[in-house]
Amino acid sequence: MLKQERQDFILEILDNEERVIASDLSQRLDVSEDTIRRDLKELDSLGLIKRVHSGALRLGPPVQDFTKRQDVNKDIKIELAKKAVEFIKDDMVLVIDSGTSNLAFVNQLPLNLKATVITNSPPIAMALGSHDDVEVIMLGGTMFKESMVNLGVETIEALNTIRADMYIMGVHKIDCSIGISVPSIGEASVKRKMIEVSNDVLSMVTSDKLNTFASHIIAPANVLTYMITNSKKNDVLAMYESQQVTVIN
Amino acid sequence: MLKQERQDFILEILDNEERVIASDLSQRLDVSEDTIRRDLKELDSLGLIKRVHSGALRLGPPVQDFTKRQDVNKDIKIELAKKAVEFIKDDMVLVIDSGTSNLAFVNQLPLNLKATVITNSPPIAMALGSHDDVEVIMLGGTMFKESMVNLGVETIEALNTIRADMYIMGVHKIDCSIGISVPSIGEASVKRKMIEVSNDVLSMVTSDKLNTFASHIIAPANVLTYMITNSKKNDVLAMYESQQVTVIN
DNA sequence: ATTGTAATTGCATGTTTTTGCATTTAATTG
DNA sequence: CAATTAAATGCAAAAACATGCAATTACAAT
Repeated sequence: MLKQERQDFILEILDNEERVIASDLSQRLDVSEDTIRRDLKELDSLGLIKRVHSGALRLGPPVQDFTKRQDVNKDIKIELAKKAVEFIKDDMVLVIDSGTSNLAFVNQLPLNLKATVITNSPPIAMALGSHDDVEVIMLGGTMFKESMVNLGVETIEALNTIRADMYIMGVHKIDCSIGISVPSIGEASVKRKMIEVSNDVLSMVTSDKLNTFASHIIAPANVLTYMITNSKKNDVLAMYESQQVTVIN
Repeated sequence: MLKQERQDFILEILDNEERVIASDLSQRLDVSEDTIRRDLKELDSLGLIKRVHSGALRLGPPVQDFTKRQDVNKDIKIELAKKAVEFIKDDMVLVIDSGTSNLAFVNQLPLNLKATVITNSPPIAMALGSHDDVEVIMLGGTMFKESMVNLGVETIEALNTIRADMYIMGVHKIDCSIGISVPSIGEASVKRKMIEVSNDVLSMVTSDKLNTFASHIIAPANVLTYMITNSKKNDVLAMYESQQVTVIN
């Protein structure tokens, strides 16, 4: 593994996990702790992470609370969310799962929207607390704390009795030929079911998620009806269009 | 837990609770009191908190989060919660429903607690996000926004397959002779079911809730195993004791 | 191909940080 | 004032760190 690769990987882990411990990284990346220390030192001096004794923290305000957790691409996500909201009409039935993009989307929904929202994400449900005319149906399950989402057989079973107009899918990794993927099987099977019970699928995809993949493939990219992205690379976007995905830019 | 994380956590607690006791923090964060003292000393010298004998105080007003409404009796509820936490042991299975007292309770649980929590309240589930050894099982249902809780037949059905050691019941209205009551039938039936599936029932009851009632009666007061209250009225409390309720004061 | 240079990595060494415990000192409470 | 509780101090063990060095690799120029 190349040094640059390794450091990118550290940044990616940090993006997901809020903190890293040097000795853990040493094991996960199979290099000595000295090398990890050097990496962390370097990334810190580049201003990309905050180095602390025994590990490193993600930059930005340390916040446990998921409802006010804002990540790096906050502004971009709000812009994408505004475009996504235009697809939502009164009386629609929406399935919405977890993710900061989806949270931004929900926060952009007009307060007078009349709709039904089915979600397995507690933060999404709570964010809809002030939308008086949105009925929120929460799917139960075992809470997966990394992404604050309910998963498991109960969740999938509950979806059996659901039919939705649109699924707002949180996407972490997407590659035009590989498809949409996540790092855990639990998330994968629930998302697959959500696709199944929905007429259309809409995802907000920041450009850093394009051309990436993880271990568990949910479905090919063409399950997306709409992909809203800030990427301007026409060659990439054309590939999605050729798979009947409507790309909004 | 990294030192920096711990100190961030202390600041966050202080943001919620106005004051902290060193010995409490030691238990909640699972480190020695010496370490807590060193942390407080450090945070104080950074001008982030005001160190006082036995603990520390918040400087200035809390960072307002408009999404969560502030609570009238917050300090009292924190005190009751601290007493309630003493009843919780490792490996217990807890059912916890909604309410600000219950939220305070969950926030007081030590970070190293090993337990299973079953809840129909999204805020409760989210508050347990930093307890690595607490498995959270979320009950689905239709979200009742006034109290941010999932209700309905799905919720009750899911409880059918549950058996718990203790139910931490949010109580809004209680009267010694009338019983425990709520203003909606949906809440009443779910709470009734939660009582049914639990060996013991514990409630934190601020004095303003005593001798009040609402339209839908859940159960007589004697379903409570433990009632933790700040009320000092001995005549009232004696009436509960005579119904085999253990009153903690 | 070969040589020289720089980058990268792991290891050995000594140093620093962090933490918990024991002891002493100080503050608080009744 | 006595008893309890909290704080300060010093100490020791473990973990993390910095440093220098050697081995390896990558790469460029010859």
